Amino acid sequence: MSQKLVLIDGHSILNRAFYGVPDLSNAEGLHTNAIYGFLNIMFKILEEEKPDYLAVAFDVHAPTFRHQMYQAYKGTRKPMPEELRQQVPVMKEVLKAMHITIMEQAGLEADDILGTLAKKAEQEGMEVSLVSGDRDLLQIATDHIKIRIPKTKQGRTEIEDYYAADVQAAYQVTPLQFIELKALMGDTADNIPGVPKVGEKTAQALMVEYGSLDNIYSHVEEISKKSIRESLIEHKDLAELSKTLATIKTDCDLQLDYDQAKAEGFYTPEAYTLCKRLEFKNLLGRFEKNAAATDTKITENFRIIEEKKEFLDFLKKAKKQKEIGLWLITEPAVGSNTKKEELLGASVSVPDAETVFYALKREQEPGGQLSLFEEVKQTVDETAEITAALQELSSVKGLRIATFDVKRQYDYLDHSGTEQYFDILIAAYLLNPLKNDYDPESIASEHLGIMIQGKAEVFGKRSFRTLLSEERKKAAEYTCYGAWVSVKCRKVLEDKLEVAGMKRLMNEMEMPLSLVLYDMQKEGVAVRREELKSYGDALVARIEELEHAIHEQAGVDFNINSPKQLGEVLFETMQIPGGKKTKTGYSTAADVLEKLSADYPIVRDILEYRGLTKLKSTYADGLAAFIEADGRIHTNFNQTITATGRISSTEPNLQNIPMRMELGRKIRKVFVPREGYEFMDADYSQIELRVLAHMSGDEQLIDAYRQEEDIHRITASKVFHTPFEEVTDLQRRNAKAVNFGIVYGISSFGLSQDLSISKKEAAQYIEQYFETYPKVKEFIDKLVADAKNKGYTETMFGRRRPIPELSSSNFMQRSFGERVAMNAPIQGTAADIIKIAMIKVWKALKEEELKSRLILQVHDELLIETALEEEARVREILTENMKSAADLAVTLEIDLHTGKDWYEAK
DNA sequence: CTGCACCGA
DNA sequence: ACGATTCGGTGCAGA
Repeated sequence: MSQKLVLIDGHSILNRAFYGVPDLSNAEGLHTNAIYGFLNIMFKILEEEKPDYLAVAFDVHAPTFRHQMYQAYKGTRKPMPEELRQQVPVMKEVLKAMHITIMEQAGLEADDILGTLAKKAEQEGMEVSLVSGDRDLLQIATDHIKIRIPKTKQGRTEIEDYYAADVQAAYQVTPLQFIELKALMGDTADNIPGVPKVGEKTAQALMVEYGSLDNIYSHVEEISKKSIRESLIEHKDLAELSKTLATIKTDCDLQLDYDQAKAEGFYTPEAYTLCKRLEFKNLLGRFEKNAAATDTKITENFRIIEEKKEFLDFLKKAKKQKEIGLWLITEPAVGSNTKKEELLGASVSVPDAETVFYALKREQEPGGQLSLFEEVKQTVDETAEITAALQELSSVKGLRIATFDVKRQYDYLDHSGTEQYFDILIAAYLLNPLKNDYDPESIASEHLGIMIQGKAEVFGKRSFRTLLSEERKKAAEYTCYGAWVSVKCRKVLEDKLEVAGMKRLMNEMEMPLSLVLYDMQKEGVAVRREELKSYGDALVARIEELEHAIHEQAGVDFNINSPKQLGEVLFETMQIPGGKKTKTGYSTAADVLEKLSADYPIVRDILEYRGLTKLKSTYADGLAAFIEADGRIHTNFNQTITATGRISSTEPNLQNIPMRMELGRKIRKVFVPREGYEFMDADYSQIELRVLAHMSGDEQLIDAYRQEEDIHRITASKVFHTPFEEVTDLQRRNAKAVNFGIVYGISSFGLSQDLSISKKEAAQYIEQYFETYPKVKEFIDKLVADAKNKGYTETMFGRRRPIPELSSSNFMQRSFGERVAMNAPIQGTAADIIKIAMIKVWKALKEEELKSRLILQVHDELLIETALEEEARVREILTENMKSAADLAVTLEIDLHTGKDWYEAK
């Protein structure tokens, strides 16, 4: 069988990919969509063709002969967008890393390179596939040269294939005639002028009838249509120029080195690392699968310790080190409804020496004769013994411990403080808060530039527990890597934090906070299960009524929860005017429905139904599922999720319990303190606006806060030049909306939507606002300008947020970046402040050995389960520490309440 | 697995 | 002419 060569038109495919794939960028702010699309297309082709050889051709940027001819004719080519231009060198880097031959030569266009190589290969008896987005290449097609044109349709890549016969079928001309067809009709994308007035249809008809350009001009007088005839005659020179432009050279002096172009060995560690850096998660699996073939992974000194005694001895010796890496693998106990993490394995890495792994005896040894009781007892004893040793190790003064995700491990470590720990998860997050997930392997790749096995590759969908029994060695190796990478990364990450000015943020804020959050999670919050149940039952009764009424009014039974069905019923079956939106059908969003609710009772019922089913599923049922054996909900506070530095809460999310509507708000009654305790809840009063006042230094805004009056009313008074006492409710509402808008990164459109006013009016409000607070305007302008210069924003405490969108040429993307640049420093600083407050409050409670506990944080609010007898002192602690968390030009004020449940305390 | 809808700050 | 306020999480439907 003949051999197969795949040739790829680099720029053309990159171009296609750029416009076909939505904008992506990695954490460095590098746009990556074209590279991603290119690789996807290339892999698809490789899989289909399984070629023997592969090469990619690029244009060199120096102008070529054909360019010059064209430029002489008409100006310059339109420039490549910046987002694409920056991807070209990276693309080449990726290809080089994959050992793929890149052909480029000054003076030659990619087309000419491709044409020449294709023809040569054909003569040598090969089958050639030429991949390009450019139909120009169709002239090269023969029975052995297939032109493949990828199209991206709705995320799927489809490829049109053209042999010579297919060109004939599609265009009624041979590939050679195709050149002249192009010359006649022109092609703006390829900068071929063509003959004016001759389009695709006319050109095709002419070519079919006369067969060639020469023949057309020989019979030009016979052409019946006057305008066409005259244009042809008048622009004969253009036709000839176009032909020259359209003709691809196939006789260039170049040679493909087939040895180097062998289609194999793509999956190199360098390429893998690059793909990691570019954050092509979908592609990584491909590398991992093929990694065995190019296995160059580092072989470190890893060892499994089987005997408990030996492991304990190792831990003892480790105490003498200055620094170790430590990683404990924990998983929730099987079949329990608690989140208590069970210790399964531990790895300790001694720098420049060895890394050991020890697995706790969790599963029955083969042939074991132990009774269940004995087995459990042994496990418990062993866990206690190992835990004690780990705690001893981790409390050694002067021993630095690098680890990954310390919050999950405090159960088994000394957690009287955090000074000894360095969490690479948190460090990686601070350096780069935009990433979706941080695992040891991606940190290793990004910060150490090495490729280690990924969790997905090792585990698949298996739990650690399963892996440990099935492939003990792999489990051990994975854990060892975690400890090894942690300690290896520590200095690198610390240096990067230092350079970025985030060292104190790391050591004095985030590390201590990890312990505060651990305690809060462990503490949990009591929930009255029966109350929650009856709340749900009450909802069901009303939901069923509404469901019946809605079906009745619609005349059909349908799923009200399906936006698709609902849209069809409302806007088609019932013919309610309200129009289309969204790509998937009619919009049934609340703001659309609200406009209709006055006229259509069914819409009102639907809105009520929506609200109630939301309460039922997300809150009544949703929360009930998270109540653990101790009668409490232990939410997870995540420290490394948000781009701005806020904490997030999951499983369940306790930061979005209903508040605004009375019915929903009642859910808060099921959150209760334990016996002998009450809830004390304090929230910051407009913390973001106060941060804005401080950071901008605007005297007017600062002065407004010094008056200790309703800030929105003062703003209204200043903005609308109305005496304070005469400010109307409407004026106040508008001023409040602008205040919020400023914090969010305002646009006049957004404000107009918010206030249901015209864009023009909204713009006017904003202008007046800026006149009132001129330094606020200066400040947010400066935020955007600085962010554009530096590529990131900063909070008062040095927390960074990169904003890659600011360099986009796409208006929407860029505007988004600008709003983010205004919002992130404000929201982020507020987040920093409450984190400081949390740490101070937590410390105070601890130092005074109080029984009261910090249990929840809701962005600007702290909830303390307060022992009744400690109320006065806790009130002082909370007030004092929240107010003094930051020293601003305005005071930090709080609203504090106590109550027998969360409803009352808020 | 994605889009929609909707809850909070 | 168009776009069109930030940060999150969860549940559901429908592919």
